Amino acid sequence: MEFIAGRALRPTAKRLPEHGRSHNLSLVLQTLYSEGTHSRADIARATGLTRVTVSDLVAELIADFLVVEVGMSEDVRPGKPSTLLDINRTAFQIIGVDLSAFERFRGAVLDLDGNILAVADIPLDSCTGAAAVAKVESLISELLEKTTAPLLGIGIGSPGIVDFEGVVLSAPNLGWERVELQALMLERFGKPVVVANDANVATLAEHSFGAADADMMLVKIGHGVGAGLLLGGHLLLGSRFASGEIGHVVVGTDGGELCVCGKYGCLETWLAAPRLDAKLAGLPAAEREIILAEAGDRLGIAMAAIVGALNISELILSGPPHLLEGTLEAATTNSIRLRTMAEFHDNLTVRMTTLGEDIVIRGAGSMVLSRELGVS
Amino acid sequence: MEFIAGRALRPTAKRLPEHGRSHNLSLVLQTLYSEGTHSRADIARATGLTRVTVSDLVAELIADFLVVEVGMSEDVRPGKPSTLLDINRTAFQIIGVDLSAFERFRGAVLDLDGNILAVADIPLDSCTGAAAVAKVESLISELLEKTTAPLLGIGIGSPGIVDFEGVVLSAPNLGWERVELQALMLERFGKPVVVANDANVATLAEHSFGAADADMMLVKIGHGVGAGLLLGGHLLLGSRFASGEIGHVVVGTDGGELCVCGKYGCLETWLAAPRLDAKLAGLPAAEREIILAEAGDRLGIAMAAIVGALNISELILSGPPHLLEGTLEAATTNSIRLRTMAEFHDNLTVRMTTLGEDIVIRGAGSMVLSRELGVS
DNA sequence: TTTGTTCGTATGGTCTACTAACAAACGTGA
DNA sequence: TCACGTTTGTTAGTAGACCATACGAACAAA
Repeated sequence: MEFIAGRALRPTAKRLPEHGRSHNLSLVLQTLYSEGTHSRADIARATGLTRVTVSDLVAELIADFLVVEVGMSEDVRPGKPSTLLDINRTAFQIIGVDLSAFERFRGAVLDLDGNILAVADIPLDSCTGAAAVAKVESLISELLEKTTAPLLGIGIGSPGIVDFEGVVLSAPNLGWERVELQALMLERFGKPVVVANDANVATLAEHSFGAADADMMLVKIGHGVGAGLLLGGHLLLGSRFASGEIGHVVVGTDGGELCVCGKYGCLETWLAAPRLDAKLAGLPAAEREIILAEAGDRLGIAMAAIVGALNISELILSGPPHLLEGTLEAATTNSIRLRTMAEFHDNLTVRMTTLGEDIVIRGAGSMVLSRELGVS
Repeated sequence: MEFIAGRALRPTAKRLPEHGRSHNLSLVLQTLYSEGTHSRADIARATGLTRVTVSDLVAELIADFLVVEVGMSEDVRPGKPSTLLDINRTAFQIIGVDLSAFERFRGAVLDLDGNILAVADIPLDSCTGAAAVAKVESLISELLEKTTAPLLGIGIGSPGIVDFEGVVLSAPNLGWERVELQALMLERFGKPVVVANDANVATLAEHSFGAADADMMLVKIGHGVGAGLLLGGHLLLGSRFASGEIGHVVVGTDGGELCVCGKYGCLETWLAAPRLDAKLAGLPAAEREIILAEAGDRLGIAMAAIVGALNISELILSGPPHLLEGTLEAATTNSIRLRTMAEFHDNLTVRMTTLGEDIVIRGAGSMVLSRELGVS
């Protein structure tokens, strides 16, 4: 996974042959990861490298226990039967952690395909600051005991603003400010750790496991409203790592409710799950529909400008299905259609995530795969 | 210049040592281009490559006439005096062409620093289709005769949707549909040609010559309203190469004028130069201010969502100064501030371009520099 | 003159991926 | 059955890219 952040514009780092080598190693892994078992000759054809080079690369990956020979091809055809290879899918496991819920931190042990092998969670008990960091540590320790293979790394999706080095610059709900979560966990557990914003992590999950487009936006609705942007297959971080912070953008030109931030008509006042649930409580179905349609319309208003500017082709919603599915989703689609140029965006699809509640956990695992093996 | 487009997500191309080499050659050129004369030892320190390697790279660049020795350092210090190098700034010239104006195509011969050495233009005479392509050819031929050094390449900024290979997918004003402008001009002139959307080209110009940020949006206001986006130093093209097409996004929730596209309240109805000029004609100064402030406010409404989602740090306006400078610009700034979260965007600056009318021509030149030499 | 510094280059070595050639293992058809 | 072509994976040798080391040249300062 490559990120787009506000870093140096111009090429600044030298590039050595060994960098090319590690790129090509990832290329071999990616071929096996996404397309299943292949022979060395297959990989050579798929990547454009020669069979000799592929043999050499594969030998290195086998020595690192990342690839295994799984038998001979049984195709009936002339020529020597090929030796089939695959990623050593049981050799390593990954820990994925989701810190985005208010009440409890959740985590899981994942295999290399992103399947959940074991879960754990820990109540937050309103902890903040260092106490909350300790909760993360406990959760990871607990998960570590549930692993049944060497650990490839630990991925963490955190709320708030997270920089490129995994420092949580600001997460008000957890009372975190410049918490070097990635470095702290690396020191504590001695394994690769990668920390990123929860909405960005969810976006990555949808891309890796949900067959999302290369130009996609994911809106995550919970206590707040956040978004992640995948542009040309790259995750956008923003000039201050605050991309996707759309919760406090004012939508429309006709007022709205007062927000905790002091403004009127922020996106969160229309869409945050607790607010929507409160509004809907006790209402008859018909009136509920009206409120949900209005919320979807507002989301569409905010998205229209973004969809137009970025020419994204897919908008994915993540959050409570009882709020988002159906009316709200349809109203959003309609609102965007009415407000943008059809010829550019007729291919725009709006849909719910297919990954449900585990989206952040699985995305966190995907981050580790990307960072450590270069596959997605 | 790297682009972000809706292409393959996963690494798909092998990387050979020679790719690293060409990267490092660009690195050496970039060091000289942006920081002026350096010795080989200076370049080695700046790039992290060894003096031996830099000597080798420089020898290749000198053989290609891209770099020259310009004398000895006269620093008073111990040690052998260094041999100063510079990009051979007079050895090549570039042709930049701007097709975005309605009445005439404009172009210029540029040196490697982007300075305009000679200009030419040709009236469009309402030509469309192949006749308009012929006008482009005439203009380039005329400019070619004005060059006084070998041509590095030809850059063209075209209105409409332009894909990664320089095919103008759609430019209604010129009656172009799937016009392979880049391939046609390459065949005609036998020199490297690069074609891109005018707003994107202007964005590149501002980045190269105007000291713009790595996360920046440029809004180009003329007969229509278009935008270019620079994210993490990369130009965004969009899933269908239609990024920045914000002219027909509806802003606000309170109606607006009827647009040619059939919708009400599109950004163009508020901001397109001809419409604004028409509204302002004959009005006293005070009323003009109100209309310009309203236009700026509307631009701010559309930008707020984008600024929030992308966390961009700079918004640059390009277009008629008598409309944009002052009131409109200030109203835009204010509108965005009122509609976004200050803590994420307090570093947002809104300003006019410093490049004036020649922004597309110079950006087109910058594209050629990026594509051919890897410098910006 | 001596000493230490800095520059640019020559030399040899390592790493990467390539081409060419080959043995092994398999169908096919005479 | 056996020669033949095909495909796989390996070995051997080559070209390119960069590095570490070492060296002469050219200078300032003592």
